[in-house]
Amino acid sequence: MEKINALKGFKDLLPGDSERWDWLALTARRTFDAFGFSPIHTPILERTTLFTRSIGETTDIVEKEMYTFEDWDGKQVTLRPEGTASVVRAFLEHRHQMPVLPVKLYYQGPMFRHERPQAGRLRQFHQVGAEIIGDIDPKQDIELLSLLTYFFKRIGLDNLTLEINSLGCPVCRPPYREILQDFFKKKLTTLCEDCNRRFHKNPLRILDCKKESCKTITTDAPASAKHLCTECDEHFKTVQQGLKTLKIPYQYSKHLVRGLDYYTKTAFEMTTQNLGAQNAVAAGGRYDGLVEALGGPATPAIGFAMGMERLMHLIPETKGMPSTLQLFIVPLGESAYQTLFPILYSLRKKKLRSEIGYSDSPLKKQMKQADRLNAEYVLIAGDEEIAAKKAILRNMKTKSQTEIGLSNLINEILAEIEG
RNA sequence: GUGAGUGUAGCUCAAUGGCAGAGCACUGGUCUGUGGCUCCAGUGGUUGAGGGUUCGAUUCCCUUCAUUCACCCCA
Repeated sequence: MEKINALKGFKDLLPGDSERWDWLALTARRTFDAFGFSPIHTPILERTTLFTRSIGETTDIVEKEMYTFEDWDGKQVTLRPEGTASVVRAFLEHRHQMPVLPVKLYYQGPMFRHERPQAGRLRQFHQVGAEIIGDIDPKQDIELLSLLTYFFKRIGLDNLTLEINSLGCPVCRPPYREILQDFFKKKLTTLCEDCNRRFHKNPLRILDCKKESCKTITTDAPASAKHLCTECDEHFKTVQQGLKTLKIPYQYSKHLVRGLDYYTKTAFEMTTQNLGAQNAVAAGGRYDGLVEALGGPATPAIGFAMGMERLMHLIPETKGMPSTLQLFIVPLGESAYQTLFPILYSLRKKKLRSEIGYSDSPLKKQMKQADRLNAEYVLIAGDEEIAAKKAILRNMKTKSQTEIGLSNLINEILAEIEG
């Protein structure tokens, strides 16, 4: 029979990594909780139009990366490629059951994009994200950025760079876009092929081209933050002032842009040097127009998402270490097993991580298994011990052994191991 | 979608146009009811798959699949 493997870009998370993964998710939960965010879980499958309308018809995600198919009843459905659209949809659908504005929500779960896998990029990947819906005040931007910064500090990553920029709004972005196009118009012949394509589709994207030849040209390109309307300009200044007050280090990145169409005003990224080409660990920004675009009342909002797999590459191996086996029970013979198995059950109910060997295996073999499982203690009993109503408790590290009477075995073991 | 690299034992990797190897892991012995360490022995491969050149291909050529990295894009 032919072996069946996981699909390209879909990964199993095995013991060892799973514990770190859970630790990361739990730490996120606790941190977001402290900042006043509530959890939300939305479906993985949504109507396709939710994403075409929110992310943007002409983005790569919508054009060629979504897992879209026709449901049995003929509906066009899509595996979510990101989380914000679903959260906003759920907000609108249940807004009368939501607490007063602003609503602060966080989520975590799998996202799907059909891309060619590479370092830090999978087809099924996982994001943790947070959204603040219903307040245009820059105080919310500051709060969200403080949450982001603190979370990274809490998981032991303090060498990341917070880059911020302002992309403007429907008032000031179109004129800026024209200024930018004017700037690049004379330089089209020296820009790369991709940038020539970007010139028409999304000229802002030229600003973060990776080619050196383009980079030298873009150095002098006009910055969006220098062409903001009064409202956006004040907003951006207040955000920066707030970060300074909280002593949150950041870098103004005049050419930082966002890939999804719905972003406005504040845009930001957390980047690292240790992840290969995919250097963004978290990213987000304001999306004041999205709620309205999805059929709701005009409602400003801001949010971000972090890539779990990318975080996993960065956090120390020691975080969330798998718990060690505290006790391995060695029964020598069937009658010993019959006596010891109920004891194992009792110990497990007392939350002692414990295991039992095969009663028909020789002592040597069972000891070897205990050693391989990294057991801290081993409890040994054969016919002799059972007849004498006792068992041997061995400390695998110190090699010291004590005899324990069966009558009070459970308490004595717990005292020895946990005491 | 585009480009480059890599596919040999469970894992990490050698080698050669002429019998396919090592280390680790595994099994057993050394050590009959006491693990790790030592020493000894053993199991394990259609060299990713298919085709071509050749007396002979794991090696050279073509195709294909898988995988990695990069571009694109993005968390």
